[in-house]
Amino acid sequence: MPARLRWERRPDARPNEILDAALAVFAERGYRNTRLEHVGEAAGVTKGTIYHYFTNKEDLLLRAIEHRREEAFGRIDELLRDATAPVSARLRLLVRRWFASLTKERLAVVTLLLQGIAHDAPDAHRRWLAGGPAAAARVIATLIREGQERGEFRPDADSDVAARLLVSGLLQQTVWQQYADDVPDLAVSQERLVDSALELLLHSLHAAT
Amino acid sequence: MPARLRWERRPDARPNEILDAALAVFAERGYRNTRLEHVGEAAGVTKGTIYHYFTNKEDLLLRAIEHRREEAFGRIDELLRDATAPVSARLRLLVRRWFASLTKERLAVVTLLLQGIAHDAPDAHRRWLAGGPAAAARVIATLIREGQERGEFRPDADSDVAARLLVSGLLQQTVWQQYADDVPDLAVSQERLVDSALELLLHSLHAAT
Amino acid sequence: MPARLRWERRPDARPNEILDAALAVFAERGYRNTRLEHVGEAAGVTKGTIYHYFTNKEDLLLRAIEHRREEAFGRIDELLRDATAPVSARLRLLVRRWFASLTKERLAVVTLLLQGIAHDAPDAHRRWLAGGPAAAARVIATLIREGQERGEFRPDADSDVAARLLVSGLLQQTVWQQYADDVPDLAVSQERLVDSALELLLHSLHAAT
Amino acid sequence: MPARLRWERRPDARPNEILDAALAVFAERGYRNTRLEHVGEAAGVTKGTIYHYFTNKEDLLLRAIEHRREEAFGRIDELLRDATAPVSARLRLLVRRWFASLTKERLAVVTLLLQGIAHDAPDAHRRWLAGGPAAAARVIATLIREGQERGEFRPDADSDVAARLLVSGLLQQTVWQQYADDVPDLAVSQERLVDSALELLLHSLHAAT
DNA sequence: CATGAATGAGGATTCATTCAT
DNA sequence: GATGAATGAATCCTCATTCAT
Repeated sequence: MPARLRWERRPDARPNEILDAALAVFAERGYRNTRLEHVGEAAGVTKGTIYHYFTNKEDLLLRAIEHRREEAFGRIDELLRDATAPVSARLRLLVRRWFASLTKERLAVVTLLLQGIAHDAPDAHRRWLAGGPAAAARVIATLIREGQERGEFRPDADSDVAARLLVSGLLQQTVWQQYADDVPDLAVSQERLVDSALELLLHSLHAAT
Repeated sequence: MPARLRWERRPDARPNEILDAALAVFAERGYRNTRLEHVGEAAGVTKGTIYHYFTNKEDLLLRAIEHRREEAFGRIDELLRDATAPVSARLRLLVRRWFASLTKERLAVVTLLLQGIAHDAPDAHRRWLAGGPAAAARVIATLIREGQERGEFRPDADSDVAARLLVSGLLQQTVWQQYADDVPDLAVSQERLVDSALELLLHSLHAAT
Repeated sequence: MPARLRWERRPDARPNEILDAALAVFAERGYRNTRLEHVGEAAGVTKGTIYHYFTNKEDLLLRAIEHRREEAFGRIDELLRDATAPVSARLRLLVRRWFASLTKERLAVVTLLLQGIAHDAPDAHRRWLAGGPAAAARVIATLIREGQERGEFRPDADSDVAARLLVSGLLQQTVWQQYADDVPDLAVSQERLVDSALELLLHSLHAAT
Repeated sequence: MPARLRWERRPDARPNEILDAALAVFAERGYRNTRLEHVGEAAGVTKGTIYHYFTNKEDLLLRAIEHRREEAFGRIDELLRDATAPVSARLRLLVRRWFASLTKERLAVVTLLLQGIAHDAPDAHRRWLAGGPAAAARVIATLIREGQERGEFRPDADSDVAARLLVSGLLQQTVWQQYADDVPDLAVSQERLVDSALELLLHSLHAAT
């Protein structure tokens, strides 16, 4: 039996633990206001250890975002494939699942983080844009177009703009709910937000009879 | 022609020049990445002069935002009053004017700035939220309700969510257009964006015949 | 009749007003913590005006000290001359007058100021030392020696040390009374301080019978 | 012989080295005129290292004073206890040991430093007052009262004032000796100062026969 | 591997001093 | 003379990064 080791967890687990901690702390305090020390604390390691696994602070951010991408948008694609139901139903399912996939607080603070790094880590910001909201909007636009082809939706609706408005509107409103206590007339329950948004979208797309 | 002076004494003009420069530079580089020296350069004064007129960096930010608020949202209210036309027409007018009131680049970078200061200048951020997007959404929601009362719009539509989605969706898409070159499938012309968004909104609100 | 003048006091009065204000403010806040602006405010002029009359901040300090020297030690010499009474009586009179010549608060803060400028304005500090405490001690030592020559005091007492101890002890205790509220066991009434100090001194000098 | 290292890692020794260096440099140049860089140089580290161990400049000052308190006043109390000899002898011993416990230059510059921080670090100043001179005076006053109770000293002498005058007089004269070269009639040898002061004190307390 | 001591470039802020008006 | 706008050197403090242990 070997003597008690100084650290116990398998080294392989470390990077992921650090990434989880990093995303949480970055989201909580903002990228610039987070010291590597804070991340270390949250991950149960020290500053120095982070540099074993990551090149520098920006690399840590980049990889933390990458690591958690699926949390927000990861399983969207698969939702699309298995569907033969009416597009409106699949759309509903898609958006609901997406927003149910993580707590709204987490979605909010992470989105806030990613909005905020446009100047500090432009690469990460753009990558998030491309892989996150833009991808989500693309998926939804495709769905809408499918609905249009099937005659379920009116063909003259601007599917791209509709999809983007939905995605960015929902995302942004989720973010702003963080400030519902301080800013008057901001509060809406997440459920109402998603349901009403879907209802409005489907109405706006509905084929005139 | 007199020899170039070391500096000119222009007490009245300075503060506004500094505020203009500050907003431009903050928007360009982000709040944290802007040194007061940069603002000074852009305004044609030195660092020290800024402290002559403003308490500190955050005060400068706050006042710069205040100074330019109307650029983005200032004249929204007045558009509301003079109208007796159909609500749909007034809505169109309102949104188009609002988005035409400043170049989309300017709207985009300033919005980006304001989204980014949530952690660095929470007060300014909340004030912007309250006086900007939230106020805009409130105005639009009120208009929609008026349309509902008149029977122009269907009464069961969620006016609050509709208004917010429109505001945050349009704002966010304008911001993201900055990255249209780097992120595939992001580009939409500003005109198409506004027109399609309005069309979709009105469609979703339209009273079923 | 000329139009109302912008400023009314005779220009000749200005420098002295500034000097008075400067000493008060310097004493109140300390030399380094005083901005020229503070002095200006107290004197009813602006920063710039001070530079009309004084070369720079240190010059202002120097001249303010010079200006008020007599407040603390100025009339000591004359007290010495007119005396034919016993030395002990003249000593008492001298010390009492000296300490009565200004409020103890003023003496305290000015002394504190002067102790504090040793590193910031060494010249002023030394000049104060020479013209203030050292001069006072010299006068007292001379008096004591006169008493010794007359047989009023024991001849083997160290007149120089006695005089200095009295001067610096009284001065320092006056300064420290400022902190009587915060530091336990520090408070002594100024009267008791002077009386007891004199009593002790005379006792220590008294010729053994 | 190994090549010179960029830096050495000596976590245990550093803090005390920094404290020693800090007190020396502060005393030498005054608190305000000392940059942390100066302290760093003197301690053989860089600015940043100081912030590794101390919160800020004032904290460094506070702890440097605390660190060296005993150098000036630390062992006074113990001197008091072990004595059964005549009070006059113990008083002599006490004062001599106290003043012999550090070089007069060091006592002088440190005292000068502490007098000078009244406005810049009021807390440190008061703490020094309370733990230093006031404590010393209290001890001496207690001794004097003991002598009075034993009949060794005359009972009507003001023990508090006597003790304070001695302490502040000696301290101040030691400080002023720094300027003996520049200010005429100031120089007294430290030995003569202490001896004469004690002689005068004992004389002033002596019970009349 | 892990630690945290040590580094030093960077940035906000202060304020004595200058000088256009 | 008087003003106060403008300057810019000075200084405290932060924190990403390095590297001896």
